[in-house]
Amino acid sequence: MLLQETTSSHLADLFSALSDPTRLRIISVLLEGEMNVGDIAAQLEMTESAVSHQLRGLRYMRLVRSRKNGRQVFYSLDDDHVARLYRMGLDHVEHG
Amino acid sequence: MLLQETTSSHLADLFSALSDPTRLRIISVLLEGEMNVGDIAAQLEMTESAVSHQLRGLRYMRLVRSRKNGRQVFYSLDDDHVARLYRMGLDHVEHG
DNA sequence: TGAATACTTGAGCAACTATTCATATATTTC
DNA sequence: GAAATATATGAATAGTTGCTCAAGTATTCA
Repeated sequence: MLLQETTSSHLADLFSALSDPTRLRIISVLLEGEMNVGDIAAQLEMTESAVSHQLRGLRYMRLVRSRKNGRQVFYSLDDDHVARLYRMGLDHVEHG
Repeated sequence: MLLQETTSSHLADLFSALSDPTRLRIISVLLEGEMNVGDIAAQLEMTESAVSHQLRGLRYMRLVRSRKNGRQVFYSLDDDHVARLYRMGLDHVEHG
């Protein structure tokens, strides 16, 4: 059945959150457990700023959750639907 | 495990294909069966040109297949992974 | 208190995207 | 062959996105 405009827009927002290599790589490391911004940036070999900007978007979309401990901020996945979408997509890309 | 750059890029391409309201609405009508460009455009209340441009992208990504009959071109979904991703995403958006 | 650390944020910019509009191609009908 | 129909395509444009760089906020430590 034809998707309504508002629904299609929300769905597009969800997939948009997964439509960037950097965000997907962030998700891939958070699948192993929570990690702080500096370590994520180090793993990705990117600046903390770039990573922080992307985490902001993921946080806004409620795909990740943050926990502050001292001056570090630990991020973790806040949505198992996303992990399932990620894995299904990856499966398609790898053996598709 | 950290996603490699090329893999993350391919995965991002897949999700990018689903990251636009118009493309999602096209997919939503093609889930019911094949349809020609003019009818898709009419259902979406969009110009045929805009729809054709989006179909081009979906075709390029091999998410839809086209079949020409006379001067009409019928499109259908060419990937059940995509239908599954679509449904999983929609489920998240509707009762997430 | 002052310096160092961890992260966030805003502005700016280059690259990308989705639509419109005009035009082109292919097919049918007259 | 000419006109009409169905779709595709290229250029132009407005809007969006992801990064960098510089500056800002917290927090810890000396």
